[in-house]
Amino acid sequence: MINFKLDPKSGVPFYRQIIDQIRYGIASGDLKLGEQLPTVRALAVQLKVNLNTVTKAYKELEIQKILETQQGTGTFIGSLTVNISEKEKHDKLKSICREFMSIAYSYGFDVEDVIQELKQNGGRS
Amino acid sequence: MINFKLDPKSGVPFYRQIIDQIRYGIASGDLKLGEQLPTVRALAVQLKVNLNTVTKAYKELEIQKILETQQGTGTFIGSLTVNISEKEKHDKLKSICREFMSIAYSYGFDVEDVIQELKQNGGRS
Amino acid sequence: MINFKLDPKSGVPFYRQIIDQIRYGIASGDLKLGEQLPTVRALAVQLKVNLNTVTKAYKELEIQKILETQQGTGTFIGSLTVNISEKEKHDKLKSICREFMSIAYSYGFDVEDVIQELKQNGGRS
Amino acid sequence: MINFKLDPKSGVPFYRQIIDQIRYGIASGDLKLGEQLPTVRALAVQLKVNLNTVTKAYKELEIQKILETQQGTGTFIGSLTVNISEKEKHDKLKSICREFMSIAYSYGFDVEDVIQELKQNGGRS
DNA sequence: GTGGTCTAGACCACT
DNA sequence: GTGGTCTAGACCACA
Repeated sequence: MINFKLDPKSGVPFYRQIIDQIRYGIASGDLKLGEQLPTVRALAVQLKVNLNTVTKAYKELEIQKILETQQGTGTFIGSLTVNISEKEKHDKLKSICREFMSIAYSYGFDVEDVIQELKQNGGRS
Repeated sequence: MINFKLDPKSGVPFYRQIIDQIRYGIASGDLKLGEQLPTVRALAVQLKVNLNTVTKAYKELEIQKILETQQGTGTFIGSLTVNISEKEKHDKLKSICREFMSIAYSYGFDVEDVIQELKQNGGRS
Repeated sequence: MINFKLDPKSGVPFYRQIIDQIRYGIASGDLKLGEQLPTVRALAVQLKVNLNTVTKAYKELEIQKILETQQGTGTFIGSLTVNISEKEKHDKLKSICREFMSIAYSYGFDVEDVIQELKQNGGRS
Repeated sequence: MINFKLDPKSGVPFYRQIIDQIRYGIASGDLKLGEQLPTVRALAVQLKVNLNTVTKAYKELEIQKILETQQGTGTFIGSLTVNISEKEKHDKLKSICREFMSIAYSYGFDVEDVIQELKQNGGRS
């Protein structure tokens, strides 16, 4: 179970924030394999966003095979099959980090600042 | 002087890439106070984008008082008196981290993955 | 809600006239915190200007943190925490006065003329 | 004789600043009828601006019959003939002041702030 | 030559 | 439906 939270000022679109929080929930163990997620309707009401926004998030996670939807029953955490080589993953990570630090640096932050912030908030809320 | 480069695949808008590279140039010392930037036309041709795209980037930096323009003369690195409060700085850091992790998640990485990578390479190499 | 009006003869760019009217609306209390502004399209049609012109005005106010926009939802009056330093305020006042007197001079008026008029009517009626 | 000064940051174009200072000089009595002005060349060097910029200023004042140029001799303060009715002048002044205060107000200034600034600097320097 | 503004129209992303 | 970005091309103001 997740305590979803949306930040309209973050610049990150709502649907993406929902996706991130589900992914994070899985990564952190808050969400377990097979666990049922809130219905789109319930989550939309809870977060005070449009139904389509939640639907979009669930759909994208479905495409990534992270969620599985059973018509009329609900949406569940699925089995994520990682089929990228470790080297490819690591290269990608490096390239992302490089680009990111270049932006952070231009705003006057260094690696330590960033690591500390990530440790504290995990880039959330 | 900067060697500007645009990546159309990054998803980051052109004008924002230009902004980031100028900020980075200043932070890294490549661009010095009072130095003249390429003319909007020259940069537009070089990057093969429209004039307005470059103008938009310069304009935003001018509003932020990072650049100064003198009509008929050119655009210059301005007096960045770094008059940003600690709170604003921290907000900026948070927003950068959030956006970054949002991208990292979408590639299947976790806060831990990122922190480890940053510790190892500092976002370099 | 504002009754926007543009004067093509004033020499002041359209997008700046829009900015000034929004700022004035906020200062005068016509626009309240959190209130939604007209959509860019609606305002563009109403003022008979191009979409981009309105967008430009909204964007500048957003950079200045006077407006907040949420893609897909709309543009709103933001939290103007008036975080301007006294020096910046004074600089702004000076720059406004300079620009103003420049216009007044061009019509043949003198600082004394202007001060007297302001004392009499306070720029009203 | 005037001690000309240009402020690149004011936003007021150079040629207009020159015009203003000459008009102000006349209004304040620093420049007397028939007095000779610096040559365009001399003033351009002194102010470190392009020759065309000074020429443009002198030419506009000539058109307004405030200056008179004698080929090969120099430029002189001419006789300003005011041929606008007092009422028209006053109406114009009022309309300028109204528009101006509306802008000043939107930036958080009131009539007193403006009057004080004008008294101190006369909208200059 | 410089930058500033504006239009018309397109396509995309988000709610 | 909302705003965001970009292009192509025009005309103006300033140095």
